[in-house]
Amino acid sequence: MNLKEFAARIGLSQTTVSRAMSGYPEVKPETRARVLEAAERLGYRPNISAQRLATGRAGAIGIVFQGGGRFGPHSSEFMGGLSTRLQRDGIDILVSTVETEEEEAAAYRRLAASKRVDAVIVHTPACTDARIALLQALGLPFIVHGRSEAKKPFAFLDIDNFGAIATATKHLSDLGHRRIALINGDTASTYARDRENAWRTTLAARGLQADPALVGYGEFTDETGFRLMQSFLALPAPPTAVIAGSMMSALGAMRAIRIAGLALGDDVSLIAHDDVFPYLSPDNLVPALTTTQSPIRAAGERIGDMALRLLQGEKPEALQEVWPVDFVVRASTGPAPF
Amino acid sequence: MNLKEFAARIGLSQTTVSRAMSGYPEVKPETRARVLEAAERLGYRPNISAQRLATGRAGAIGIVFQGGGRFGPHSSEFMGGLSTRLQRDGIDILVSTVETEEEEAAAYRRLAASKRVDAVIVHTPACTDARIALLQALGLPFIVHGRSEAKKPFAFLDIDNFGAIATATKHLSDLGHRRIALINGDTASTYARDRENAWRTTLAARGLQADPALVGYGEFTDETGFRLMQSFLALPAPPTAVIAGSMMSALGAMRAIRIAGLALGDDVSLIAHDDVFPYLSPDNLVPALTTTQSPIRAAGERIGDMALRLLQGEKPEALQEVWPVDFVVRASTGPAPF
DNA sequence: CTGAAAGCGCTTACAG
DNA sequence: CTGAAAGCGCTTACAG
Repeated sequence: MNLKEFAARIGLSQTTVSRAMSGYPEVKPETRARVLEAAERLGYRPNISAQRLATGRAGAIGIVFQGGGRFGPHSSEFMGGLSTRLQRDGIDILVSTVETEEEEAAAYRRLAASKRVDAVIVHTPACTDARIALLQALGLPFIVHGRSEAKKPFAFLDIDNFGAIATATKHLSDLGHRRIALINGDTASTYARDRENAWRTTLAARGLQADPALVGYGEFTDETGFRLMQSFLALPAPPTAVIAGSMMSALGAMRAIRIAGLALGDDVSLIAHDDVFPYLSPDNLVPALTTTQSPIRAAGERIGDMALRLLQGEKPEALQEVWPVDFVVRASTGPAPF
Repeated sequence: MNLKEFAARIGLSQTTVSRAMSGYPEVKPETRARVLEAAERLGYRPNISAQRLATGRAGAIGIVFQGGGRFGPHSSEFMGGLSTRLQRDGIDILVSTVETEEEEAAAYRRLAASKRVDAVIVHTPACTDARIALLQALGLPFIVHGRSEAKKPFAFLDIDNFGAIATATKHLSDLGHRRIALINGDTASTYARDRENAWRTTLAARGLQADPALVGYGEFTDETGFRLMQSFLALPAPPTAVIAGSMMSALGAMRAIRIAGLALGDDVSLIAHDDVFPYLSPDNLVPALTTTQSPIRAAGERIGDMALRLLQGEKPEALQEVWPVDFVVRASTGPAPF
C-alpha cells in the first residue's frame, strides 16, 4: 500500500498523512493519533526509496572493510555497537568490502556520487591518510575511528593508545623488568605509532633502552604473536616482559612462552591490550592475563552517535574524543626474575 | 550532477543515457562507449534512491543479528564472504541488530513494508522456526543459513553437521575411546540437534552409551567450553575424549584439561569443529588441534550468490545446498589411555 | 537505434 | 491545522 491509497482509505490528504507520520509539528494531535493508529492497523510504511529521493538523504552510513584481513573479531564488536546505536534512529549500515586501497577510494567515490550513504566511518587510519583528504574533497561526511593528521579538522574517536602502553610499560618497569618487548600492529597505522612512542618514551624516562630487536609488527593474529614471541625468546638477551597488541597476539605469545618451557607471570610477564570480546575473556586464560582494556563495542555505539550528530549539522571539530583506557592487573605479570 | 544535466552536457536524451548506463542492449555501441566515458570523466553516477524508486528494487539484502551475543567471530567471517559476493553485483548489505525474537520479527515486518531490502538472510534457525513462516507470509524472499523444518520449501545452505560429528565420533571410537563427551551449542538450534543425533547414533552403532552427563550446551565461548569441560572431568567416570562445537569452546576445554594436569592428545583427546578463522588456526595450538572444518566465509559468499539468484526468479526449492565437512587429524587426538 | 513523457511514492513550499 | 501540486532523479512503455 502506498501513501495515496492509505490517505484515501482514511479520508485525509497525502500531505497531512505524511506530516503526521514524520513527526511534523503542525498537525492536530488527534489527527496524528488517528493516522498512526491506522498505519499500524493497515500495515502502511512509507517507501524508503521514495522518502530518500524526496528528502535527498540516504538514511544510511557506510563502512568499508579492506579484504578479509580487516574484518576480524574487532570489526564484529565494533559493528555490533554501531548497529545498535544507528538502529534507534532508523539509519542503515552499508557494508562494503574491497581488496586494495585504490578500490577503497573508488568505493568512497561511488558512495558519494550515487548518494548511497549520508556519511562513512573510516577505521585504522594511517598517520597521514589519503582517505581523509579524499572524503573532505568529495564533501562526504565521515567519522574516523582512530586518529590521523590532516590540514582540515575532522570528527574522530580514538582511545588513548599512548596512555595505555605507557601505563603497561611503567607497570612492568616498576616490577623490575628491564627488557620489555612490544608486539605491535600494522606499522603504517597511527595507533601502532602511538603505542610505540609510549613504549619508547616510558622506557627512556626510566633510563631503559628501547631495543629495536624487542619490537615487532604484524596483524593481530595468534600466528603473528607466536612468531614474534619466538624470535624475542631466541635473542641472546631475551625480554623478561612483553606487551601484546591484542588478545589474539597474546594467545600466540603465551603459546611460544609455554613451548619454551617458561612460566608465564614468573619467568616472563605479559600484558595485552584487550578490546573486550564477549567470547574470550582475559580472566579465563591461565594464568589470567593482565590487560589494558577498552570496549570496542562501546566505541561503535559512540561513533554511531557522533555520525548522527554530524548529519544534524554539528561541526566536525566539535566531534573529537579520546577515551582513556583501563588497566587491570591479573596473574600474567610479576616481578622480574632473579 | 543528475541525469538531466549530464544528458544535456553530452547532447543525448535522458532515455539514451539511462539505457547506455544500465547495459540495455538496444544502444549503438559507440553511443554507449561515449556515454560511459563521459560518465567516468564527469563523475556522473545515477542517484541510487531514484533508481530504486523507479525500478521498485531495493538493491539491498538484510541481515538481522540478535543482541551482541550472536555477532561474534562467526558472524564476521560470514559477513566478509557475503559482502564480497554482493559487492560484485552492487547489492548492499543492511545490518540490523535487535535484542529479542519479537524485535527480530518486527524488524522483518518493517523491512518488508518499507521495501528496504529485496531479501533477507536468516541464520541459526531452530528446528521449527517462526521466522521462516513469518517471512513466507510477508512474501519477503529469504535464504536460511542452516536448516529447519517448514511446510513450504525454502532456500538454504547448511553444512553437514551430522556427518561432521559422526566422523569425529567414529574416529575417537576407532582410537579406543569409550567415553566421548560433546560440547554442543544452543539447544534450540537445528545444528545442535543434528550434531547431537550424530554423536548419539554413532555411539549406538558402536555399542557405546550416549551418557546424558557427557553432553553440555551453551554459547560458543571460551567460558562455556571451560565450564563444561571442568564438569565432565569432575564426573566419577570422566570422558577420555571430547568433541567441542567451535574453536572458542575448544580453547576453554583445553584450559580445563591443562589445569587438571592432564595431557591433551594423551590423557584426553579433543576434536573441535572449526569454522576457519584467519586469526586463530588449529595448527597453531599446542598440541595442534584435530578438527572437522568448513569455511564459513565461503558459505557467506555462496549465500550471497543464492540470494542473487533468488531475486532473478529462481525457485527457492532449487536453492538448497548441504556442504560436506572436512576432517583433519592433528595432534590433539590419540589412542584411549590404558 | 533514439527521444518525449508518464510514473515510481514520497516531501514540502505555498496557499488557504 | 489542512490540502493541491510541484519536484526529487531515475526507468521504461510507447512512438518513431
